[in-house]
Amino acid sequence: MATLVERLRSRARRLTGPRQAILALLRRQSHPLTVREIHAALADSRCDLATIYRSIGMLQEMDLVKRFDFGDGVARFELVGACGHEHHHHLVCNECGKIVEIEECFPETLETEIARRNGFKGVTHRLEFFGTCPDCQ
Amino acid sequence: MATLVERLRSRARRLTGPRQAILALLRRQSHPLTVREIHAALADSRCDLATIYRSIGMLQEMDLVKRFDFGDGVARFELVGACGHEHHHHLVCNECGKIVEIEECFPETLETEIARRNGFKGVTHRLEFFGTCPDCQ
DNA sequence: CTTGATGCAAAGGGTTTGCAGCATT
DNA sequence: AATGCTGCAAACCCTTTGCATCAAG
Repeated sequence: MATLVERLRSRARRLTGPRQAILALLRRQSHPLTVREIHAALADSRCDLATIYRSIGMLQEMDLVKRFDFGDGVARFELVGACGHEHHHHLVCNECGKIVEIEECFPETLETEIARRNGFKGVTHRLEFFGTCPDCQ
Repeated sequence: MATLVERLRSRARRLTGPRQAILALLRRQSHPLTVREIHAALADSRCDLATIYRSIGMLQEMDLVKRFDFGDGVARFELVGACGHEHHHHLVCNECGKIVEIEECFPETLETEIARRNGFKGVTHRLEFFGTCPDCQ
């Protein structure tokens, strides 16, 4: 949290009420949240949707928050680097939307090879799994 | 094409001008197209956007077309099973949007293990790579 | 002729932006 | 006091839907 304030200050950004609320919420969340979910969870904070979009955007630029897309047209966001939340992927239930965190990752040597063969630099990947969860089978 | 007509007929669907045009366009495309790109390419066919959305939706239900999401909020579509286009992934340039088809896939044994460990059935994955292409470096 | 498909326009849902007032620094 | 931030409302973009008309079968 201390380094966070510094990071904000170094960019001439202010640590405001809404931003603290959003960060505090994301910190205690283990799954990615949509902007609407954040808004609902912050109902008592009376925080505007636009403010959440702007804050999330700023946090993304600062690499404090990562965006995930599950193909339903709604962006989801997770805090980066909190409680062991490094690079990871998800397993999503097609029926109920349940989300499970997955540690397995695409083989690094294979990714390096793909980048090399095509002459691309700084290659990363988005990877999500979909299926039917035990409760929905 | 013959089997396609049968597939359509079996569902009491009609093979209309717009549908033929969309399929013909997708057949000669090696990269996924957005609805807007399809619309632009079919400018002379005077095909409405709504019609393209409806046709694409139907083709998806029939598993003739597959949808891809590159995280920019726009859906992209590719014909399935045409010209060797089986299950595959993409490498997308973050700068210019160039798309390269990738054959490498997530290891099946690992996916099976993920499904088993979490009790999920019918697990599939979405996987796309992002980086900077040679021209944009 | 019957029923599905199209075009047009309007509505929907997520996200972005302009602007005046407000609050952090 | 200065400037970044907020709320509100309007605008945007992609996508979906209602409805009267048209055309494939």
